[in-house]
Parts: sequence; C-alpha cells; structure tokens
Amino acid sequence: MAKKKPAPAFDPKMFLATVNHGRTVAPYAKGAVVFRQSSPADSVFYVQEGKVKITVASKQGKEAVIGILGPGDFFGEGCLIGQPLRLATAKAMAPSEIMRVGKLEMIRVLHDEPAFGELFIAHLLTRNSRVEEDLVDQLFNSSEKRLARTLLLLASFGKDGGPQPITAPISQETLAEIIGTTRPRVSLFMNKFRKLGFISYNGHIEIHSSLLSVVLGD
Amino acid sequence: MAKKKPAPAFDPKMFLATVNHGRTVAPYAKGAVVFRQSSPADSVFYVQEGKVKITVASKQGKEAVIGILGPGDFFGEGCLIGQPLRLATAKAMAPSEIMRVGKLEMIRVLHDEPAFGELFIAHLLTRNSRVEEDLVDQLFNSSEKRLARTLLLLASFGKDGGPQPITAPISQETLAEIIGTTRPRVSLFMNKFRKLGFISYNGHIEIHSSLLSVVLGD
DNA sequence: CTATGGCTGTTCAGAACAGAACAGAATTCG
DNA sequence: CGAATTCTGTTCTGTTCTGAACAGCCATAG
Repeated sequence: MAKKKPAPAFDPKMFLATVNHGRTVAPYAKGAVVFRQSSPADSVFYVQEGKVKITVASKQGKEAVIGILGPGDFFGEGCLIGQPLRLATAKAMAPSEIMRVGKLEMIRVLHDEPAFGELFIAHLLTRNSRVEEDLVDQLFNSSEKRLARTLLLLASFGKDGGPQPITAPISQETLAEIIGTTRPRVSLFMNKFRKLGFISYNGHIEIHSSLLSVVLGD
Repeated sequence: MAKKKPAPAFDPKMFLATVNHGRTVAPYAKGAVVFRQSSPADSVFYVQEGKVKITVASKQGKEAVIGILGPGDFFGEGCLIGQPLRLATAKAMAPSEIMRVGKLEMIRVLHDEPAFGELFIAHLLTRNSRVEEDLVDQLFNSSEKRLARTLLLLASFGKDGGPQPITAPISQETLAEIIGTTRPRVSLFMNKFRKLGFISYNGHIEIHSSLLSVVLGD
C-alpha cells in the first residue's frame, strides 16, 4: 500500500513563488463547485486547504465519487493531455483554499522547473496507485468489504495517531456513491458494523481498528 | 476520452541513448513473466514491442486484469514512490521487447532529462485517465456493457483505420478477468453479441462498430 | 489412433444486489 | 415555533450475478 504523501520535500511557498503568472488562489465555500463535468478544461487545480470531492455523473443520472482530495493534491490534470472537456465535477466538501493554474502556465512550469515536475510525478504516481486500488477493490470485493475499506481510508487509517473520527459529515448517500452501491445497502451495513462494535456514530462517525477484520477476513 | 498516445514527439532512440547505464533490453517469449506480485520492486519497465498483461491476484485465488499495455507504455512505476513489493504480476501476451530501467537510474534520468520527465508525465496522465475510466465503467455499467466496451478497446476502436480484428487470442477466461465477472457470463454475452451480428468469431474475434450500440444504449 | 488438456457452450440453485417505497428522526429555515 | 427538508432505518420484489457442474469441441502428444 502506497503512503498517501511520500515525504514531500516541498515547500508550498516555493511552489507559489514559482508560479506567479497565470495563477490565482481562491477560497471556496462548502458545496461550491470548482468545475463541472462537460465544461471546458483549461486549467489545473491544487488543494492548499480543505477537501474536494470528484464525481462523475452517468447518463442515467447515477453519480459516482472517484476521489476525495485533501491538501497537497492536484486535480483537473486531464486537460494537460488534451482533454477538451471536464470528465468529472469537482466540489468543495468543506471551506477550502484552492489554487488554479492555467494549462499553458502549468506546462511552462513543468518545463522550466524540474523540481516541480518531480513533485507532480510523485503526485501522479500516488494517485495512480490509489485509483488502481479502488479498481481492484471493485473487482474483487463485495459492497460490505468496500464500505469497510472506504471507512478506514476516510478515517486516515495507517497515518500517525491511528484512526481519527471522521469529521466532515459524510452522508450514506455519498458513501454509496463512493463504493458503487445503493443507499439502503450502506444503511444496512453501517448498522451491522455498529452492532458488531466495529464503528460507532451518533453525529460523527468513529472507526475502530476492529473494522479491519471485515476487510481482511476471507 | 483521452487519446491513447498524445502525439509523442519522442524518438525511442533518443530515449535509449539517454539511459545508458542501469538499463537492459530483453526479449520475452509469449507467456513469460516480467515480474511477479509480491516480489521486490526495484525497476521500471518500458514496452518497446509486444503486449503485456498486468494482473492482480486476490487472496481467494481470483485474478483481475488491470491493464493491457503495448509499445510506448511504462509499467512497474509503483516502486518510484517507495512501494517495496510488486502489487501485480506482469506477463508478456505475445513475443515482446521490454526495457528494464533500475529505479535509481530512472530517478536520475527523470531528474537530469526534463524532456524525458515530460514524456513520463504524459504517460502517467494517460494511464491515470484510462484507469479512472475503468473504475467508472465498473461503477456504472453491467457486465454486458463492460464486455462490449472492453472488446471495442481491444480492437483499437477509434484509432486510424477503424476497428481491427483482435489478433492475440484472448480467452473468455481472460475477458472475464478484465471485466470482473465469471467465464460463463462472458460466454453468454459473446453468443448474444454474435447472434445479434455485433461480432463474429471462429478463431479470431472481429468487432463490428454496431457493438457500440450496446455501450451507448440506455 | 486414443487420450489428454485447454477452451467453449449451457444449465441451475443460491447469493448479492438494485430500485422503489414508506415512516420516523434530525436539521434547517422562514 | 411550525414547516420543509434532509437523512436514516427498514421492507419488499425482481433482477443480476456467482460458483459449480457437466458436456462438446478442437488441438496436440504420445
């Protein structure tokens, strides 16, 4: 399992100093849309503070969450390889500070600043392996296990200090969209986990490490 | 949809000239293993010629194909962000020429050769968006649609010259591992598609563009 | 030639799942 | 405050899917 942030020997201020044309930093309120699926794609974003949810909508109106990003993550990089339109919607899940870098500026910086290029490569590799894990999870596991894994990831399991209470209120609907199932199903498993003592929740969710047994158990 | 190779202004010979220590080029016979899941990960590979299949095995013995790569693709990059072991197995599906670049050498080249870094970034972005598409496909579509989509991709649909006959013999078992279902299910749909005239096969598979209607239809 | 092994077509019971529906708790808002 | 909205718990029906089983169809080797 890849670490989320592989020791980023990187000072955000250096980055900010590097990109001084064609960049803007803006605050986003909770729920604010950064970009919307099918809109023109001409810039890359960088999360300085907050949480961003990346979703894809199907033609049938279903929605899937393909990523939840935090400080230090890039998104919207698809435009760099010529995607003319956004394939997903990006929305702030909490008050956030997000930097926008124009596509051309991004390409220039990648070209002129090798250190930045290396940082970007590290980000892409990390993200790649995370999405691959999601795909494998989807291919192998039942919705019950996927829910357990998702909860553990949201609780930053494996980071310093062990599992943290999940702060941002995440609805069962959102969980369903992440793991690719229906809301009633999430409700069912959440109660099952609670009855078994793996999690507890009244307003905020707390994940116990015993939940691991669900993911690991054959 | 991202183009597979976004106009690679890149001469493989330049690349070969660039990496002259810590690299080896070797031929692989059909079925030969390049690396195996859980073995130490200390190098990156580059497909010069042939086809490579990347698979993940679950604890329960199930297997999933998470990628089929061709000339110009890298694989095994996970080690660059500190993955000590391979998370997947790489196997040649056809006689192939594959270059192996040691991890340290790869890092050095990425550091010293900005042009190579840009190429690598383009590869990662492309692969990223491909895996994300697979994930979305898995989240949204039924196995029937996923099979149709996979067949279209294997036939290089959308490339110059339209759909090509699928040359490498791909068993129903392999198809099942790609789309994440069982072999009987693949058999069922393949016959359905054939009866409807969407595909034809006796030894090699031919995909007709009418198969698109399966993917597009609601 | 026979047999052996890999691939395909088909069936079937049982498990997992989607989707709709409805009621109650909790929150927000005017 | 009361109304409206959102979220949750729960049930039900029908569909999709798995996993195992078995039979036919080539190839290839002995």
